[in-house]
Amino acid sequence: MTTGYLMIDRLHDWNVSTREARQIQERFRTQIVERPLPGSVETVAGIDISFNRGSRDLFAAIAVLSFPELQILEVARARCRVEFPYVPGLLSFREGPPVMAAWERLQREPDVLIFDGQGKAHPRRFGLACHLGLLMDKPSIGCAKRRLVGDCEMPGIDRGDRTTLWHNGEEIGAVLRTRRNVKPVFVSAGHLTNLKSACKLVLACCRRYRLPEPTRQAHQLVNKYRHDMT
DNA sequence: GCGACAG
DNA sequence: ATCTTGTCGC
Repeated sequence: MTTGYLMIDRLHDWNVSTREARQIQERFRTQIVERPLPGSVETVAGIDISFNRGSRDLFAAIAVLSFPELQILEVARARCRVEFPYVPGLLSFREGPPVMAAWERLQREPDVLIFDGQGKAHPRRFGLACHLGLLMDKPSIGCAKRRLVGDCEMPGIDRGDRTTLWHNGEEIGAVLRTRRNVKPVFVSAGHLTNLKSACKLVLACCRRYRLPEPTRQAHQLVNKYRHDMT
């Protein structure tokens, strides 16, 4: 499962300046493929990061769930020292190292990946989900709790209601209501998918909570992991 | 210069 | 993101 990663790995380093990071994004954005998700999705992975305030140690967890049952099939974790700071628009350069470390420990290859952050809804159209989805060479979706860029109107209050997230005249994502009367999430395409497929899968992954089950599980698991290690 | 700003 | 308990509302 490291094919895509090994292929791109030699193309750019993680230890770069913020200026180099932006150049890398401009260069790799052209590699993103937009198309519908595969017809048969049997597993969906949720990915999340956690860290202690003031510490440079990042913890990552990837939870692979069956679909549409949404039962946990496998979990992979990793701890990684990261120097890159949090800079809006460059999140993947901070979360990339720990996530890829966990990815290499995963035995089962998931059909789709859901990230806790933006995909195409990014100033250079290359958010976390696009970058890491490309490295993993897997269909990926960005499902963020908040907006990075773009303008939108609030969707209706029912589950499934959605509006478009616009930026410079482009449709970059969707504001999707995953539960009635609950704050919506920001969905955008990562690699090997499109907005319509992304929204459909995210909605199918949301049961009793606002966030999709894969990401929600990864979040709980990575926090437990951090507490046990700290 | 001012406000915005994924996790 | 992280530090944290209870509490209001569907």
